[in-house]
Amino acid sequence: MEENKNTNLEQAILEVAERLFLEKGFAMTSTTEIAKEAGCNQGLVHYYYRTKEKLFEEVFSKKAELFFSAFMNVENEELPFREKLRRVIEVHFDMLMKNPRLPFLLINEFTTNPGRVLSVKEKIKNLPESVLAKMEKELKEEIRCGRIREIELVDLMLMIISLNGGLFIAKPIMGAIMGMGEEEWERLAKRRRDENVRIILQAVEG
Amino acid sequence: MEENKNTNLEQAILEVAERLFLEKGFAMTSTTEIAKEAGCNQGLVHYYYRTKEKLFEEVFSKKAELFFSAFMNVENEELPFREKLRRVIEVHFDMLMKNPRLPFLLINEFTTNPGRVLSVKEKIKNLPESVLAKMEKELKEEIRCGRIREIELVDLMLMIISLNGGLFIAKPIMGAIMGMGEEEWERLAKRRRDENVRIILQAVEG
DNA sequence: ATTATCTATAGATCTATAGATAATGC
DNA sequence: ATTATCTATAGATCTATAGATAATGC
Repeated sequence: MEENKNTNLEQAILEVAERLFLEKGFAMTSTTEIAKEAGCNQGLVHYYYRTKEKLFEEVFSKKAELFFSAFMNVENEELPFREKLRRVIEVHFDMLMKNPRLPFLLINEFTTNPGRVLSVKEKIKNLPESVLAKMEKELKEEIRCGRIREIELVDLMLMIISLNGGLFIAKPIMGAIMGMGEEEWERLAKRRRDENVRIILQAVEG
Repeated sequence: MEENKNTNLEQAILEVAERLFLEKGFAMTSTTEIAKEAGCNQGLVHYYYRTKEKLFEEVFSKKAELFFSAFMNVENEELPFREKLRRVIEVHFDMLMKNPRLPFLLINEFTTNPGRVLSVKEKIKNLPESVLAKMEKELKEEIRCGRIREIELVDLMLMIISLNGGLFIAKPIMGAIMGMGEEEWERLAKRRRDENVRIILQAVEG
């Protein structure tokens, strides 16, 4: 009767796995722990997902897609370049706000085991490729018309990802080193959203 | 006779550990692997360093200090604020260039186990604290005189760390997703050093 | 009958330590 | 004598699977 009560263990396992992988990464999460938190025995995790790797990829590909589709969504809106850029940064930021552990997961897995994650690349390949191609075209056109200064697409993307992602990545460090609490971080985050837009728009100006 | 030949196993173990921890983090590095690469049996790692934790902290505190002292060194130079800021960014960037895995290590350990890393905080506490206090004073003075716009120190630091660190953090991702090779990354890095300075200086302008 | 779930276990780690042997410093 | 190094092993995991039992769909 209760809609919310998750009577489906397969789904429950996936959800717990998602949470734990985001919290601690692939290596530090065991199928034993996933089973315990999902309220079943450890064998069942393998019954549904065969191997830990496969379970991980299920989670990871979904998350990677989320990350890159943030850039995609805006591409379809009809806006002048500067406004579109603003929207890309904002949408990306808001997505991270809803998935604050996502940058950590991407960094951790791409750094420690790019091989494992390569299969995911295949799945989302066309996504970044088509989006990037379109963005590149628009960027070049703006440069050609002298409306923004000369800049490579990769530099622009890196700026966005670094500034937006940095806030979330540095959170535990700022917490430990400077003793920054949750509320203070929230205030910081609020500022950074607009600031990142401002900085990047300023940086591409002629 | 050979100066370079490392006949000292204690030291060899530490060096291997440093390399492996930087490559893969604490969790994914085993004392067995460290021993094998150092050319001794696994028991010896524990003979010298007692536990894997203690060995890790030896490596980690050194690396964390390296990261934060990059900000310190410049603080003692007598320069106008803007020039000093430029130098901080450049010194920080150059330090990362020599220790490209450092951001990954810091992120990974602070995120997955802030507790383990807290003891390190004690050791380097005064370092960031004293430096930060001095920087904050200077920053406030500049703002008071209207030479730069109002900005919090933490925002400024975050910008530096995000922009400089992002280049190194995103390297494996750009490698996997966009197929970026080493040479191309080097060219990107060369640009980013000056760009990051420019962006940040521009961002603090009134 | 088929699918979901559990129990039990094999086989591979991995960390830490005990105890034996080899090397070195007086 | 002391310190360095090795061998061997206990005790904890952890992943994956086999085989038993319970639940569900015809």
